[in-house]
Amino acid sequence: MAWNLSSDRPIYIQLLEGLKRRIVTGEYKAGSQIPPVRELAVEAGVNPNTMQKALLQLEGEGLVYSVRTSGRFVTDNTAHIENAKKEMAKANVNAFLNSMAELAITKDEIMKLIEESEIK
Amino acid sequence: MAWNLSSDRPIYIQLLEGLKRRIVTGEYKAGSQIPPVRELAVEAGVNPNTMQKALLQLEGEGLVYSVRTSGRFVTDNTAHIENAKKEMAKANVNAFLNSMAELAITKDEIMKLIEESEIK
Amino acid sequence: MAWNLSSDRPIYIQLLEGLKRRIVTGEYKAGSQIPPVRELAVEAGVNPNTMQKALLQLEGEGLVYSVRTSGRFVTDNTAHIENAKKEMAKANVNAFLNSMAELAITKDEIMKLIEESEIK
Amino acid sequence: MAWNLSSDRPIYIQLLEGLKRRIVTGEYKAGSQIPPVRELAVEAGVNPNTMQKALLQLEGEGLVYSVRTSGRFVTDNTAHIENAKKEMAKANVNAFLNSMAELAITKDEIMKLIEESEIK
DNA sequence: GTGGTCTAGACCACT
DNA sequence: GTGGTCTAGACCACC
Repeated sequence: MAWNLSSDRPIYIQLLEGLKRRIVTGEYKAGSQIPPVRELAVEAGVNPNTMQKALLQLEGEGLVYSVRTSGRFVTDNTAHIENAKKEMAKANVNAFLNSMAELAITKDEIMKLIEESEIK
Repeated sequence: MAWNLSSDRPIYIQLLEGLKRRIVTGEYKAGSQIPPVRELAVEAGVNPNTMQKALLQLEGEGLVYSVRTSGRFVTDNTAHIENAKKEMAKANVNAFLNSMAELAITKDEIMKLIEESEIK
Repeated sequence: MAWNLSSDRPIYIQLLEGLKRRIVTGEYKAGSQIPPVRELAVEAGVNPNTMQKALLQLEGEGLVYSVRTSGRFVTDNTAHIENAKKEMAKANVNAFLNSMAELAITKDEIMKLIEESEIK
Repeated sequence: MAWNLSSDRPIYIQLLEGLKRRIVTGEYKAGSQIPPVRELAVEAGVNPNTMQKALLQLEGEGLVYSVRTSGRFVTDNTAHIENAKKEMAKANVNAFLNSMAELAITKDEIMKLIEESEIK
């Protein structure tokens, strides 16, 4: 998963989503330390402050916590992580259903299309 | 459906998608005339040349045809329109499934989430 | 109420508290517009970004909301404001009781001292 | 009680307060000898001169006295110590009442909050 | 070297 | 003129 930032939404939001994804998918495991701000910033090609802003928000959502002078860690509350995953999935589903609604496609047709798809 | 153009993908592509959507959803009915380029351009707040480019592409895909001195019309080939709709839907579905795959969510779970959703 | 910033706690926290105080005391009335970021920043003698950070947090606590291009407003949820006031008071009380506990002073003595005080 | 010095008030004032607290709480008992300046300075991580200044002031307030070649002792005038404790408590109370006044909270409400508090 | 904070200055979208 | 975002660069406390 590269960063692939788009210019039409706030970068820090996209960073936030990317970090979240890494957490809910277990790439950053519960309780484990994540890379330092500056490293993440370099990796994403953004200013450290911007990455910091994303991490701050992530902290506000309780998915990570920081220990001064030591580093940042993923919460070990796996239930919370699982919950965040559910939220992200639900948001995805809703966006998808809305876009399908614009095409006036019924749920049944959607189901069929998904069944047919080769992905996954 | 307003235009809501984003700055990070070619504008004419976004216009193209919007026009397509109006056709497949029947907002522009099969066989009927669509508004003149200049009018569409004003509505979308873009340069007429950009809108023209989108319409040309739409013509290339056989969804509209132009009659000299008289204007542009939606194709009356409803099967073709229906097909375009299928294509758009499939593209949507694939993008959606990919994003869910990133979250490591199985098809079964996806199905359940869609069933549960209040949308549609 | 001037700003009177101390250098040993994060400035944006102190700004946050000051703004909160203005809201819970009704200096910034529920539903009313508050001064623009830049003006507040000048008034407090800090960088606009720092004031922005405080306001962002204040927004996170639901005490204000911002309307793009138009300004920031105090929430009209007076119950929420009242609640914030309670929280601040409780924090004050706890800090006070802790400092008194360091002096090994009992609650009864505290009560007497408060009764005797000429303040209020 | 660690030292926990803040950078925005004169350090010697903070040392003075800390020493006072140790005396009025009986950590340094009436009539007993207190540690030598140099030791106290090391403990607090400050320059001996700064600690000396605090002790001189403490001496000025009659809470300690020094005996040449022998060391410094807490006064054995327990009434005086008790009085100092009262002063500190009163200062605390006033600061507290002022901060509550800023929140426009009445004495009655304050009393109730203190009663409710679990501290002490 | 870690996270945290702050400033200065710029640009954007919207109205 | 409003809020919002971003960068660059600096300094701090802590270990």
